[in-house]
Amino acid sequence: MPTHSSLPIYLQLSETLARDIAAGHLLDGERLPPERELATSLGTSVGTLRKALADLTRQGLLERRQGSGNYVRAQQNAQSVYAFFRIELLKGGGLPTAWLLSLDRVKKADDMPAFGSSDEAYRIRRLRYLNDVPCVLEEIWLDAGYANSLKAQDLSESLYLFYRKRLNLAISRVVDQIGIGKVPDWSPAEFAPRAGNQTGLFQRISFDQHNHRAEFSRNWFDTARAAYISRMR
Amino acid sequence: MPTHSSLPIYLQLSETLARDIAAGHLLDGERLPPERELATSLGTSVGTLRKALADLTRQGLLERRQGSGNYVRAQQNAQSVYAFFRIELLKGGGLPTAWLLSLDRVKKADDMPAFGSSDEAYRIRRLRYLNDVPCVLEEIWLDAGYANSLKAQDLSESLYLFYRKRLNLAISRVVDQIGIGKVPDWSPAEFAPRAGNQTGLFQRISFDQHNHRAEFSRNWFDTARAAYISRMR
DNA sequence: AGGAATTTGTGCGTATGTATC
DNA sequence: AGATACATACGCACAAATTCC
Repeated sequence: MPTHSSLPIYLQLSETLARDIAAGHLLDGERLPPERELATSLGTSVGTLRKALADLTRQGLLERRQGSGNYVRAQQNAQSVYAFFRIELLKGGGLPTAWLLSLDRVKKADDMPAFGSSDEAYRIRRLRYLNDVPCVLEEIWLDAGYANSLKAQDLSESLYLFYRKRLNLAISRVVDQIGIGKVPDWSPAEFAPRAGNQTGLFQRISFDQHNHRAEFSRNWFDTARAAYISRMR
Repeated sequence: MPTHSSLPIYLQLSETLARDIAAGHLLDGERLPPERELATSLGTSVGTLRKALADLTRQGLLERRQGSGNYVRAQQNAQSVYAFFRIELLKGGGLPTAWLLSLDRVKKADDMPAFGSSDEAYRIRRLRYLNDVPCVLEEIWLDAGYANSLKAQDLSESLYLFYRKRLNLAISRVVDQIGIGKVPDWSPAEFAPRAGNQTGLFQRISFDQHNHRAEFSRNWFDTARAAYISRMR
């Protein structure tokens, strides 16, 4: 149900569906409902939906067969920008939002993988929510050579769309870490580990190791490190 | 003016435009007429034309700027399937057709570049026409691993479309030879060099070396060797 | 500077063709 | 052979970006 976003509807649709595929809500080989049906249920027209489906086909996430149907083609190497969206409520459908914690232009650290040509980068730290539940601390590094002056307001929309439309960049490498780790020192105080958690480790309600999916509830969160972004599309 | 072909109109349009770009009839940086205007002159609707233009954009042959126009982006490395279409009447607009001379499944020769996995290949030999003027002898090798049984009737349409739609192949390598050479021994007798041409070399009316364009007239033709086709798209 | 004109982008609806089941 | 579902094609309205006066 795309509503009051500034993004084109067909891109909202393809993003949503791509996220559902990456998150495992739509399984490999699964057949989507007929286009007219799906369009109606999504509150859009067939033509707009078809444009979204064409985008997914281009990304290799969908296979369309005339006279048969639209079939999900989940990628083996889930090195997509949606790797993070695997962090979803297990029941699915969580509305992903994010709160920008900080945006700084800093020197790259020594222990980073090589990316881009500049020795500086923008460090984006966000606290991500699913259905208003804080669940992920996110750190993204964007090579400074590709963005002259990055403002907080530039990141108001989907980061993915920001990359693609404004900077013409694609994700070069995604390191998706889900697991037990130390709380970063930049974690907001109100989400620090609760008293009684003397180890300082993260905790979560459930974690499906095979599908790399985790479920969280308020005050329980995990960490994920995001992409190092530098490559031209 | 696409008419009674079995190919979708939008593909006919994109093929025609791509050919015009490759042939140099549309120069790099040139701006096309407005979409509505162009659609009317081509006898089609705006939506259909837009689909063709989107296809050209995907191929990197066109740049579309909202509020401005559509601009030709001629490729530097003309390694496209349309390299052959450089062989055009200089005045442009020649309608390309072809006559199938032979279609055989044979062993690959030793002096061929490596392509595909099979040791056999289909050898397609065609005599190509521009405006009913025979101008090019063409030899195309298609790796046998990608076509179980190839029939002459399969090649009735555009070869390019046949590759793309039926075999899901893309051209891996195009060797475009335009110049003076020996008449192949499989040249049809009626197009053999004329008496008085004691060297056995080809001749032509004019040849623009810089643009790799040649003009021919009846009974004068040149040779070109076509692609070795093996790579999956 | 600013507003009008131009041009492409997006979205919707419909009709018809074609492949699949 | 019929039903289903995607593919193609057309047309219109409005939005957004650019260009030009």
